[in-house]
Amino acid sequence: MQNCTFGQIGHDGRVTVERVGAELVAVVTAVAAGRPVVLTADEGRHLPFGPLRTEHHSMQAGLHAWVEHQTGHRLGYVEQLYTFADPARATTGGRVVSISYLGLTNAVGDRPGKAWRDWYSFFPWEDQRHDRPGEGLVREAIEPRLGAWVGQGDGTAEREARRLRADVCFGLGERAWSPELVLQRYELLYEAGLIPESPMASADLVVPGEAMAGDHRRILSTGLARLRAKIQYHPVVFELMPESFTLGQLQATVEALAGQALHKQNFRRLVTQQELVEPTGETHGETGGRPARMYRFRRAVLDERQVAGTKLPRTR
Amino acid sequence: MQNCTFGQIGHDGRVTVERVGAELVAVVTAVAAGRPVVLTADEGRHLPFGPLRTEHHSMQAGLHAWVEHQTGHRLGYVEQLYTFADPARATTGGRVVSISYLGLTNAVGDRPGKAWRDWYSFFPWEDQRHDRPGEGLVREAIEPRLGAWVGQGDGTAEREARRLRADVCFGLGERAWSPELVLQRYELLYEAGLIPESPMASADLVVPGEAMAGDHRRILSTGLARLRAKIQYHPVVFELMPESFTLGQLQATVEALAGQALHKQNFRRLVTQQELVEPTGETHGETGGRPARMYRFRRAVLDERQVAGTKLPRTR
DNA sequence: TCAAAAGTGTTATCCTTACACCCATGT
DNA sequence: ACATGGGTGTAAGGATAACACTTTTGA
Repeated sequence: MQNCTFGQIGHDGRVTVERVGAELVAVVTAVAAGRPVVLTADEGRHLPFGPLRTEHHSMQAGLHAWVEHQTGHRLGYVEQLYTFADPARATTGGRVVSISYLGLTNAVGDRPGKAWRDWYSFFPWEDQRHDRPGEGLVREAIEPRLGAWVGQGDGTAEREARRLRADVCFGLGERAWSPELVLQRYELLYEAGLIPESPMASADLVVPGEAMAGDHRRILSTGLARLRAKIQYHPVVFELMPESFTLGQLQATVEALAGQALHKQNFRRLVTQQELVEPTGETHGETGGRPARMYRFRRAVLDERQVAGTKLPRTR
Repeated sequence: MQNCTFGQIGHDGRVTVERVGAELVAVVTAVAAGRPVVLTADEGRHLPFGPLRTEHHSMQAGLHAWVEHQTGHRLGYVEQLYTFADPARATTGGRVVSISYLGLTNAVGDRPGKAWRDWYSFFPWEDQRHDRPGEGLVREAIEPRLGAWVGQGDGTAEREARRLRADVCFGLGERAWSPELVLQRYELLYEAGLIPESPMASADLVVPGEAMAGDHRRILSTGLARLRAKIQYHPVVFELMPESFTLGQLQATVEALAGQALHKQNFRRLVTQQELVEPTGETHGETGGRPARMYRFRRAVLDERQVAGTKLPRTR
């Protein structure tokens, strides 16, 4: 049993616990004026990160305090994302364990500021809000290059597997685009050598989109994936909204996250029928059309329903 | 980047990465003869755990190797659960980061053996397969004791909040029981002092169910919660099944995990219509009735559908 | 008057739930 | 014969998707 990873089970000999470096990495997002943004450091090359410290009760508390100090705004929601501990991440100082978190906040100011960067500058293919079916970056740049990658597979079976994978990830052929496959798409592009971080990348085939240092763009993609999935069964969108808002603004925020346009009437019905919001009584001009009623999030739903949240009515 | 590290929040300005102990904790489960079981150590007092070692490419690989060595069976599925790093977990050796994993395997032998323990010996209230509505442990032991806890709240508002929380967690009043709230229920019982691990526990009020050392029962409850949630949208049940099986066996396995009886006809339709399985052509006697057709999991669905899985038709 | 966005109503379709019933085997 | 579990069909209800249309503002 000594040569098993876990060492001795059941006997309290914790003596051999290896000591490793521990750091936190944060994916903090907000939505400002219909643009989803993420907090970055170092001119967008890194996500904010730093050593784990003992001074806080929990990592969550530490993250709250730190982001609030940085941005001046409360973090409405924090959730652990993933812990990375691959030996490949080891630095000169030895093995490093990186614990990543997803955090949501509202109010960044009206536009992406210095440290806030648009999600889609890192993942342009994830924004399909303005694409018409059969057009856009995926069709024009990604599909053909993936086609070449498919063709390079060894043997029919391998090529078939590659085609299937490409089709599922990017909604090619008759398949539907699934917003929550952000990570799978990133990994596919990585393996196909279409992004600069990849060792197989060739400069002339690389797809648009800013890279980040190390695996930070990969961590960011897990963050987006998690948020896109979460939004469908838990009312977390409201952590990104101001106190009161119009249904149009709410829809724009969801669309910004999902990267998809939503069906207006059905979106409204879904939100109102589920009693997620209540009218404040006020209205909001400056909409370019008829003034809209303002609503606020009914916080009570967080207690009433541990399950169930904001479903997305399909695109269009 | 330098001024964006988490380290700068405190006023002492150290920038060194703190070195901590790192350990793995595993929730490895299987289903044997309709009983969901979990691998334990130390007579059920601990989950298997041990120091993180450098010799494997990744933690996942290490866990695979270790469990396969221990049980002689392949781990079909491994997923990271959560990373705990609260200072409260520190031992004499300093702060410890515990990375927990969920692992699924089939074939344990026909009955729970020495190291394998029934889930529900730790969480008797989570097994409602044989309860009739209005009966069972929850109604008889838990509801009244939670009622007392509700009554001890300070002021009407606090008591109302407590009542709501109890009702949602345990499906009291008109509310439905939600199988996936395992962790929330454990935490509520903890806070109400109804389980022995709790500092507020009084021996005569404690609810049935074996305790574990430290926070291992809490970790186990996150494992069950994750598995119950996952089963609804990803076809992971099949990792717990033998190569070929009858639909009745499959249903029994799902019921064992969910802790709920399922509607037979609808369960079968759901499974077959989604094309999750294909008939092997063989049949199986020893059912006590008409011989059943055998099926195998259609592994291709894992490639075809990254989303979508085994929905649970409601109880009964 | 027209564009633009808010807001209402209705219908077709699909999925879930529930119920009723038949089939093949062992005792 | 009947108990037991396997297996099929179908109708009711609810949720979603799609479409058509009205209302209220500013330019």
